[in-house]
Amino acid sequence: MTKKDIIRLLEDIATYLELNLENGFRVSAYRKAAAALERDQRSLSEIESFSDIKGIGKGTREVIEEYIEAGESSLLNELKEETPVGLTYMTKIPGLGAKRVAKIYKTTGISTLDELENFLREGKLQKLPGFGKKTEENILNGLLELSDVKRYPINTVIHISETIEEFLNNLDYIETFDIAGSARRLAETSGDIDFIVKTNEAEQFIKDIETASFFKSFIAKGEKKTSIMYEEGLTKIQVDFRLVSGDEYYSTLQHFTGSKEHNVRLRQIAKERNEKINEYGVEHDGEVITFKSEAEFYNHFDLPFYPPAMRENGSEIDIDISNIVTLDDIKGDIHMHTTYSDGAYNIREMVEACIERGYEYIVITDHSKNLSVANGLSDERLLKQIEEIRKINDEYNEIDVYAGTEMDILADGTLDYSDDILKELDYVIASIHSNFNQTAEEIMHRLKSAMENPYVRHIAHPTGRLIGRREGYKVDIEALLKLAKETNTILEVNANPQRLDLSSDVIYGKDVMLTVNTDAHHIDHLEFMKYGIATLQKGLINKAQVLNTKTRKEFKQFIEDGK
DNA sequence: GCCGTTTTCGGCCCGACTGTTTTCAGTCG
Repeated sequence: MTKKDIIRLLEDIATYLELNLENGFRVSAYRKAAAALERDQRSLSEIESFSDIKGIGKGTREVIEEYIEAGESSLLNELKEETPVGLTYMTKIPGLGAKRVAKIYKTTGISTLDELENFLREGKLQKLPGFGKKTEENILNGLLELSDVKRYPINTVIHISETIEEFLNNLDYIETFDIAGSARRLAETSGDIDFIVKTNEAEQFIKDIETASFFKSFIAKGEKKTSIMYEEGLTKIQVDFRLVSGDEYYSTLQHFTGSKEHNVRLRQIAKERNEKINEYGVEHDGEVITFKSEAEFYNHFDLPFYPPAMRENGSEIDIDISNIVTLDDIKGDIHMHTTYSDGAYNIREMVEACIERGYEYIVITDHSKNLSVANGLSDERLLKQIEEIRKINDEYNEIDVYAGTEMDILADGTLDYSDDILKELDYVIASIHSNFNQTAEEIMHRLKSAMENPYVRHIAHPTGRLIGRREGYKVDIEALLKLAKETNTILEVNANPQRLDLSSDVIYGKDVMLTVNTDAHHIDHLEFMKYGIATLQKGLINKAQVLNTKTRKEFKQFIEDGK
């Protein structure tokens, strides 16, 4: 039994209650309770009384306690008896919510997606009161597209938004625009993309967007909101454009950047002050206040500016964020590759690119000999590289260049270099690049033996996942975090947008030492640092927990002190 | 179902778009 199981239980109860047309506030009470549990940073065993959590009262506490003790919930069981499970799938269809599903079920008895599809194809839905031809058509289309609906990983979303930005830049009647929504918050995946567009020419914009190469179809065509389907190759995603013309711009941007939970929390705060927040501004005594920046908006409520990545479940508003790490705090990148292994630039080129970024130190960490596909370094080549790094380091006053490695942890847990070689290095990273299919025990054995090595300072991309493409190997996260503390080994948040590993979910609120690195194989990849920072910010990680916020002097000391 | 101290009852975040209505319900974000 985990916290996730309880969160799922509460959400399931909410869904079934909704289908039973229960009081909407009772429904949202269960949803709020689930969200409150999610926000709480404690593990299940650390929570003494569930009703101490704001949003969980006596009723929900009893439901949770019964579930933990009995392994099942009588409330959920009763609800499931009354309501076919197929109805919960129906609510996933775009355009079909709980109320319409309940209505269809009550009047026709239809309870599966197959039955619904036949009913729609036979044109019978439009004959029910409250439904029409158009609604029937939309629901059928939604049903057929249900399997198509997917979320795209952040690196795909970045590409799509750049394509759209290029198009918008060419429309001279657009005063300014910004990306909003989950893409602006640098979420791991996005289901749609939002833009805020400032212009007086909404009509013209609707005409022009239809001519874009990526335009597939209109989903909505309003003067304030126009939604289209974007299509390029196999990529198909909804893009919403919010059109504004006046001073409401930053309120609209803030509003549609979300997250929903972040905004709900803000509106609660506003309400306490007898104010009302909407996408046009803040209403105070019937007067609408607008802002010249998002910072000014937050300032109005005596709140700090929240970087978009941090605007998540709302708990960020109730904590002091002044110590949360930001991009400016990062003083160096300590995981990057050169032409010695599979990088595209040589040591000197990487050094100069990092100087340009204002870094005070870097570590060169090419692959080890086992990774032959990446031209991993033999003992001799590694020793030669160390020598070259020492020379280059002597040439540059503005930056410290350290000699490191990203060493493979082999399938049996042994390491790819002997301690005799490792002691020549300033910094050793260890990581898994092979035998991903091992059991959790085998994977943990490998990680443990690496972490216990006196030279291994950090574990790179600890789970090996690729967002939307590969699950990663079977890491016992709790055990990993515990081992990290016991062995004084640092865990990486790999900033490559295909990885983001560890993820923000894993590190959320955890008191553990981390390092954020780009794993750059190309000078352009150094730019990935912002995605890693976004991940740390979502995890509410303080700068003191992040190794590469250390100053040049502190980092030097850290190297000299050893493990 | 949860919350609170000017309230233990009466609130609970806000608005756009669509389609089916003839003033609004449902859905979505």
